[in-house]
Amino acid sequence: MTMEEKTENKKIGIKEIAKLANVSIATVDRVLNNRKDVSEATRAKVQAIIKESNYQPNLYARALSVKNNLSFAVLIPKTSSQTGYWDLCLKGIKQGIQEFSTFGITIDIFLYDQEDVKTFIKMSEDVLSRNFNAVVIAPIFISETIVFVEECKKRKIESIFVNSDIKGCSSLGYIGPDLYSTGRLAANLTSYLVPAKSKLLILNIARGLQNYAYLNTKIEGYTSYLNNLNKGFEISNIDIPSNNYDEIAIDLLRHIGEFNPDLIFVTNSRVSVVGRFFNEFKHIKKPHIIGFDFLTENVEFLSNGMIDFLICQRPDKQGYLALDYLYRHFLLKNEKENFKPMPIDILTIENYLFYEN
Amino acid sequence: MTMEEKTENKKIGIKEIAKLANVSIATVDRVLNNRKDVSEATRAKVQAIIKESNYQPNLYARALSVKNNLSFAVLIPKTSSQTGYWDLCLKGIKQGIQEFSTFGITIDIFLYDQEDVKTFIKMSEDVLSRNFNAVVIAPIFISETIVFVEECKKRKIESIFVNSDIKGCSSLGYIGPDLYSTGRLAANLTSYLVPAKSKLLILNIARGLQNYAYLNTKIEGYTSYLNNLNKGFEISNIDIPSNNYDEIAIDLLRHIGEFNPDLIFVTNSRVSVVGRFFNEFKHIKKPHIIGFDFLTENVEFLSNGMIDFLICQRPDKQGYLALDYLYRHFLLKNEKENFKPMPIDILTIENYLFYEN
DNA sequence: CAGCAACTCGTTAACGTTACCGAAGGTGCT
DNA sequence: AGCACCTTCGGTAACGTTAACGAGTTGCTG
Repeated sequence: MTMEEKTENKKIGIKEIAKLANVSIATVDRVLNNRKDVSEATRAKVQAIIKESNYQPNLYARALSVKNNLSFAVLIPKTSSQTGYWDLCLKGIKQGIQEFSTFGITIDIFLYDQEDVKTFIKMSEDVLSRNFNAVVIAPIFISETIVFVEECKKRKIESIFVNSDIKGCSSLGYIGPDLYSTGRLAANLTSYLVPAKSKLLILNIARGLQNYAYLNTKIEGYTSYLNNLNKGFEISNIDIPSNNYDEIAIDLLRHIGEFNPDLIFVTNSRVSVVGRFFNEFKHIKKPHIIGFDFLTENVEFLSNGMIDFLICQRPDKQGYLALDYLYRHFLLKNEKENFKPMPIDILTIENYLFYEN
Repeated sequence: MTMEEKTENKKIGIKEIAKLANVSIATVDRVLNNRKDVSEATRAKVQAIIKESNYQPNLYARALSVKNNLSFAVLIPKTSSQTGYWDLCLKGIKQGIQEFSTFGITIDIFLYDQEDVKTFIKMSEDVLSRNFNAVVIAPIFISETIVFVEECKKRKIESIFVNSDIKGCSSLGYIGPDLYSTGRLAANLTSYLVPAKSKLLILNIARGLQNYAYLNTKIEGYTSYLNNLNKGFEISNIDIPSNNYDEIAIDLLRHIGEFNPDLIFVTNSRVSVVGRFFNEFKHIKKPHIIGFDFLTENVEFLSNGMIDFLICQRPDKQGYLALDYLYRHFLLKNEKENFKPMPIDILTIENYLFYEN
């Protein structure tokens, strides 16, 4: 049976509604925007017509008409020499700025040093010294972030987290992946890469590790999955609190020499240094490698087969979505959506080429 | 070093340009849209000012002002009882309809039966009998599609393909994944799932297989990757040209009994029937299974561990992007973009939950 | 009952762009 | 001179929505 679907598009406007309800367009506008100055009787009548006519507001007309004075702040780490991760997030933010500036929204970016809590405090004070309507935060420094958000709440500044979450802290929630699940996914892929009783090395590379609570969430997901499998894996967990390649390399040499893992799971985007390591010390048997994030330096080692899997979360989309959420919250007055965690992507040597499209 | 970035957003409009150039806004509009009725002298003057002021047109105002009369046709298979794949594509199409109807674009959907070429011919004639500006086509029936597109070209109707491509045929190109690469990716994952010298079964399940040229592209990618690996895999390729589960099951029983594969690669979205098969015949040793597409019935077998990997391509996004491309082409008068293939996603039991977000 | 607040509602000018209409000036022809 | 015609340009009404302003009504106070 063949079939043709017709799309009926008699877009109804505020004007027609007004005519149908025998009121002026201003009254319809008042009803639509839940403003006062309209009697219950007419409100009900207009609302009925709105509902049955399936009215959809013309966002373009609204964008044109409204002269907003909204301003948002973005408070995230600056890109360090060690990882380009935050550049990607910033890219999405800038796309958002481009798009939302048409609506009269101004957005200011504050970058702090994720290895220096003082810079975070300084930047957060800068944010408070101005008068923003909302702030996007990447909560690296947990306790300081909590203090900051509390102050925001007092001043009626909305807050939203990206990249990682502090449960119940921000006023508008969290946009990012479910970190526990990323750990489980890494474990799932691990189970495909190595046979039972293999030796697995969990590797945390970052200075100031005490701040990176979200790494532990990933590790919990990873180990819980593997323990359930009951395949007799031998798991070792190592911290290398450094950003210096030589320091990391020598530490790796020590641990790998004595443990000799079949697979290394790098818990953040620093996986490329492990790739570099095995590129340099070719006499050491290369284990399987799993890591995070679509960074140029990581992709290099994915493309030459050094890294097996990269687990990714589209940080640019994350940054964009944060602004988009604020836009919807303030401009479209959307009821608070309960956003779901972002997709978790798997990249291999065979599909990374198409990822950024 | 801490740092704050400022975004300067002095959006300049057509009115200011007119003032700067000492002309009316009508003239500026004429210059902007390359219309005639403006002298070379003033055109140059206005163009200079436009360039140096970095003018960006306000798309919302344009959308509001322009009363378009564009109409697009969408010509894709209807969802069969066998697979919900095309429903997803349709979902994206409908989202596009929703969004672009604001611009005065009307979109009509023509669904044909992918098992009956006559319905395709009938629908394509229906399309031609009306006067569309462009048509989105899923080219299942290769030769008939070529005939149809040629006729479209004669009538100045633009065409764009989704899901699979006929190289150089459509006037506006192709939106979808690189099919050869999806085959290679399946092979890549295969190499992780099974050891050397394993027995691999490539399974094509579809009626009228001669029409599904794109399945062969996937198979070429798959086998070429595996041959390069040189791991002594034993590969068998089987067609089951049926839509009836019992027929498929009995055929599977025959082949699996004699071949006893370690892994089955189902080349399209029909992978769930294989899951159902091994669910029913529990005495047969279940091989690893790789298949395509995020369909409810497939996800069911992904979630219970029957299927190891699903390779996906967001068909809804595909449908949406096709309409979005037409919108840009006609409305924004974008120069012809050379679009890149869509991302290829990998779904496992651990990340499928977040995919639709 | 004057006065004034509170409530309800309509009129209208914007927002930036497009497109129609016609004015002004020039050229060529009778 | 008169007329037709063309080129070049400006004026302006839309598009759908918002918000400032003010007009009309009611109810209450002193």
